[in-house]
Amino acid sequence: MAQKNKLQFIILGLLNQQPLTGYDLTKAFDTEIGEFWQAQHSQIYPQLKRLEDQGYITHEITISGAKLEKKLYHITATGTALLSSWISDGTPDLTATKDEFILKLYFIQNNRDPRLPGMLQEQLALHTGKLAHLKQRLTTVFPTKASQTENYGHFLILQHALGRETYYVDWLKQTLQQISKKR
Amino acid sequence: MAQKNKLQFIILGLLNQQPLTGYDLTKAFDTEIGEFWQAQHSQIYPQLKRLEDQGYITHEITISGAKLEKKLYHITATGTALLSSWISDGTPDLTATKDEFILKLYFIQNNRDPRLPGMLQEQLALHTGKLAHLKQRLTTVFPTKASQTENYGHFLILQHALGRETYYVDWLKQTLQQISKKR
DNA sequence: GCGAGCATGTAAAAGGTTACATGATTAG
DNA sequence: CTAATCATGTAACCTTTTACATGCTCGC
Repeated sequence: MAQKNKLQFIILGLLNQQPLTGYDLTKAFDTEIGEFWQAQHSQIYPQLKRLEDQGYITHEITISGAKLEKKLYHITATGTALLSSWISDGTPDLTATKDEFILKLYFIQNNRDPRLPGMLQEQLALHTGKLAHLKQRLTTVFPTKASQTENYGHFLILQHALGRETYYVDWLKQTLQQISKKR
Repeated sequence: MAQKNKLQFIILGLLNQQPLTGYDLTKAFDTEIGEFWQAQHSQIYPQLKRLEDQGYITHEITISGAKLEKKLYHITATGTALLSSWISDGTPDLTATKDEFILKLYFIQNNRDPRLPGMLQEQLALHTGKLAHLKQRLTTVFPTKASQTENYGHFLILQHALGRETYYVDWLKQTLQQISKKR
């Protein structure tokens, strides 16, 4: 197995909250889940078919407008069981974060390398933007204390992502300061 | 392209520091680079062949003992040029961190879910261990202030990883405290 | 001598991205 | 009417993992 097919569990998890179409699922990877996993529709549609063949989900066809067919997928009892077992199973593997920028940094041996400031600044802009985006999402999706406990998992991962980005931005700023002293 | 073949640049970057064998390169992914990228020897050997065909690296054969042939790879002038252009190019894509645990968390809607404490504790143990490992590496690889500037990129990414793990551990502890209040 | 680690490769399978393809709906 | 978005699917390609396969060296 290349990575134990986590996509199937994500789909089951989303369908466990409410019935969705393949299109809906695809969109979820741009917003909710996008922070921690990515998948394209070309990967989702075949996976839906496989999950249905295995009996973990079913679909009903609804018609939008005159004749546009939508496949609305539902999770089955065996599907929720599979989802549960995945969540309950241990998660002992800490996957390496594949960060291309960090990789490039590794190959810059000299702290007075002229490319360093520009590279750090580019990342600072990117991560500052992402941080702002996350802050806004956290306040719009979870405006009240009560709303945070309603969908606790979602709240937690947003909060986690926010903290992570905060650290990243701080580290970039600190590193920029460090190199400015040394030139 | 599935991901723009970053492996080739990592190999070039490592060979730019010193000539290495495929075996040496493979080991580098367990230690130095392992924090930010992973690759197996089955991916490295074919990549070396491709890089050599394209003229970015060459190899010389050395003999260990009686007849064990080692291929010691060197980077060429066009190789260093390619490496430079990769580093100089912008890095505008922030790849999503694929963290299976965070994913599972997302699907736990209730903050009194009985599985939560155990899951958080398991991760706390894992990340605490990793943090300790990183701390030790930082002090053994870079014991003095002077040594830090010698291989600045390596120092930076170790420091970054350390900070990231510190945040992760703190967040886990904080979350554990949060849920203990609510039960 | 023997086992751990050195050393190099190929093959098969799975996961993931980009491109190709088509058609319907809805808001302006 | 027309462009953006909804909606579903397949094909080709690349990356990555796991498994298969072989042989040497060195310390004990």
